[in-house]
Amino acid sequence: MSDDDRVFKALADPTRRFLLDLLFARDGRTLSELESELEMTRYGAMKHLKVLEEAGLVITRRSGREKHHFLNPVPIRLIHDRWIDKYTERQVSALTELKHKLEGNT
Amino acid sequence: MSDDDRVFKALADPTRRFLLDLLFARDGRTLSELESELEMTRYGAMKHLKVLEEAGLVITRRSGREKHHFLNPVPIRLIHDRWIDKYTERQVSALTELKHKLEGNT
DNA sequence: AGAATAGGTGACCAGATGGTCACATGTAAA
DNA sequence: TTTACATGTGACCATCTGGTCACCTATTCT
Repeated sequence: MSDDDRVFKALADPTRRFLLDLLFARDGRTLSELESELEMTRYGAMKHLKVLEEAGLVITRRSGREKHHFLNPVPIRLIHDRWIDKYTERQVSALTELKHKLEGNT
Repeated sequence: MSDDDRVFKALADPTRRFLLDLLFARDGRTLSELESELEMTRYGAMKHLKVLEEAGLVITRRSGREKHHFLNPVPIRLIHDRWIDKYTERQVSALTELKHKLEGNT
C-alpha cells in the first residue's frame, strides 16, 4: 500500500478523526488516556492508533511502560497541496473563512 | 452520515483520488471521458463519481445528454483547517515545501 | 517476589465496500 | 423514425474493515 493510501484510509474512520482531534487539542497522551475518551474496548482503540501511526499521522514515543502519542500535521498539509494550487488558495481560503463565519465558529 | 464523513470516505479510495487528479488537471469532463482513463467498467466509474458528488467534492452540470464534472476544492481546505491552525501553518508549509524539494517536485 | 498497571497479538465475525452485469431511460444524429 | 450515444438503476458477490475476546509481555509499586 502506498503512503498516501495509508493516510486517506486512516482518515476515513470517524473514531480515528476524533483521536486526531483529541491530540490536536492536547498532545502526548497515552493509550489509556485516549481509550477512556472512546466508547469501545482498549483493543479497538489500539487498532485505530496503530493505523494512524502507520500512516504517519501520529508519532509515538515510549517512556517506561507508557506510550505517548503526538499529532503530525505534515500529511494533512500534503493533501491540501495536492488539489489546491497556490494561485487558487487565496480564493478558497476566503470562501472557507466565510463558511466558518456563517456557522458562527469565528 | 455526516458531511465530513462523506468527504473522508470519498477520499479513501485511490480510484476516486485519481478522478480528482484528472479534474484538477482539466475540469468539465463527461462521464465517458473520465471512464476511458480508468481500468474498470463504466458502472464502476459511475459509482465512484456519485460518491464524489454526494460528498461535494465534485459538482456536475448537465447539458443535453452529457454530464460535465467539476472539482470543488472547498471540502479539501476544510480538512486542512481542522488540524492545522493558523499559528503552526507557516512551519508546516515550510516543512512540506522542503519535502517537495527533496523529492525533486520543485 | 507478588500484585497491579500499561501495552501487545492473533483469531474471529457481522457489516460495509468495490466492482460487474442485466436491464432501462433520455437525447441526438441519420 | 430508426439507430446510436450518453447516462442511470438494482441486484449480486468477493473482499475489506471495525470491533471484541482470550491470552501474552514488560514495567512499576509494595
